[in-house]
Amino acid sequence: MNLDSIKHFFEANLLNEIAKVGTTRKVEAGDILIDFGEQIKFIPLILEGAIKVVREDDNGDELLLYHVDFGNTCAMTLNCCMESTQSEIRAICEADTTLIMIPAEYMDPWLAEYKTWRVFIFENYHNRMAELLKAVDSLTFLNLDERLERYLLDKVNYLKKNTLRITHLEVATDLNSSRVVISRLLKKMERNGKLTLGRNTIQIHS
Amino acid sequence: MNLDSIKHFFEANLLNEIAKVGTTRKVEAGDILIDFGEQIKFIPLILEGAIKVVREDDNGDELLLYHVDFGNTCAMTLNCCMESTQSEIRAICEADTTLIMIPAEYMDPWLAEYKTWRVFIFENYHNRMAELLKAVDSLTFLNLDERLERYLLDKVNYLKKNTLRITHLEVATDLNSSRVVISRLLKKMERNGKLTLGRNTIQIHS
DNA sequence: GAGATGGTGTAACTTATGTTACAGCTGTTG
DNA sequence: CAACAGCTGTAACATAAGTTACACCATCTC
Repeated sequence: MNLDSIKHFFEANLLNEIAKVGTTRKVEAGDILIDFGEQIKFIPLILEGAIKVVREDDNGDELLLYHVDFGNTCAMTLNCCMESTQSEIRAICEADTTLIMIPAEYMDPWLAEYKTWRVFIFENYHNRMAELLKAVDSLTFLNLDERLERYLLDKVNYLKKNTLRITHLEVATDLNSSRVVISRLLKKMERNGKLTLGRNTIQIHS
Repeated sequence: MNLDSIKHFFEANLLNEIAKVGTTRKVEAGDILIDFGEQIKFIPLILEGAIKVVREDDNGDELLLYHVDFGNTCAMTLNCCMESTQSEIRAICEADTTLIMIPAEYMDPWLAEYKTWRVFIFENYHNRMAELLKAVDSLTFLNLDERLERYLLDKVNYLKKNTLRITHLEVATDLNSSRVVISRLLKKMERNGKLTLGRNTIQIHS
């Protein structure tokens, strides 16, 4: 297991423990890492790649909540680890991803023992909370065209590509809207010179 | 300081510490406990009363996020304590409220030392996260009439009164809507026998 | 009791978003 | 190559929610 990329996050003793009890796991783009109602037995620590976290209602309507990437974990999951409750979210890989899986039972003792673990866990909670707050803000204060624009810029940012391979339907699903509406708005943005549309691709001008 | 009401939450040693370093504070209904951008130096632990947590955008538009009541603290605030960042929310008392204020510097050492403190902190994070998720769900998947209904039932629940002293404008503000729209929907609910409207009051039938 | 202030009811209109329907295009599969 | 499935564009219409405007009360103040 190669922990070089995260070695500045944790104190040496803790890194040793992680190496000892953690297992590496590789997941492909599109795979579902965690699904609704699942019992979570491992803390997933992302070494490489990106994961999107979505919420679903009873009708199967979806909404993208936020993304998790390098050096982070999913705080939603942490709750489950501490309290053995079930997952409220679905986590889907957006790119090929490498994770370290740490058995949930280490969560609590490490909190007592390692300051860097406490900092790590709380920073993650903070980040996830901030993302959720951002989601609430968008839903409350922005119109769909603004949400769409942010969504695209976000995606460019964490995938580090200007040209996104994505269909209008996928965008609509992430924003809990409908394909026709998204096509309409995208077309308007294209006319305004913000992007170029192609089949299965959206190229953002920045 | 009377800690009887929370004595089953924490181990004896921790209760002693809380009694030693905490201070009691009473706040009246309507007072602002924490405001945007404030630096937070105390962990507020609610003994009695209820607090509502709201979010605001640049235009001054508001949205109610959730309520915090007995035995809980505001996890948003906890982040600030650990990382000395600024408050992203405003906390307003909804009823006369009694709090214990614990200086922020105890946050981390107590995590290392007291299992019950860890459980308390994580349970609070979990609850706040769940509330935020509920807020996202409402905003995404519900129409305004459904959100309004939930809002009223919620209020009945934690104020423990069927007759709410509140104006349509206040409701509209909490839901980030407009007075006219709320009046319209309330009237419809009255016609459907769900509630009775009066000047400054809404009586929910349950 | 005359004004002023704030709360409520309602009508008429606007706008953002969702829905339905359909046409044309691209790439795949038999 | 014919048939098909999936993606995109567009028009026409439906609906939820926001906006403006105004009337009518109740309460408070001078």
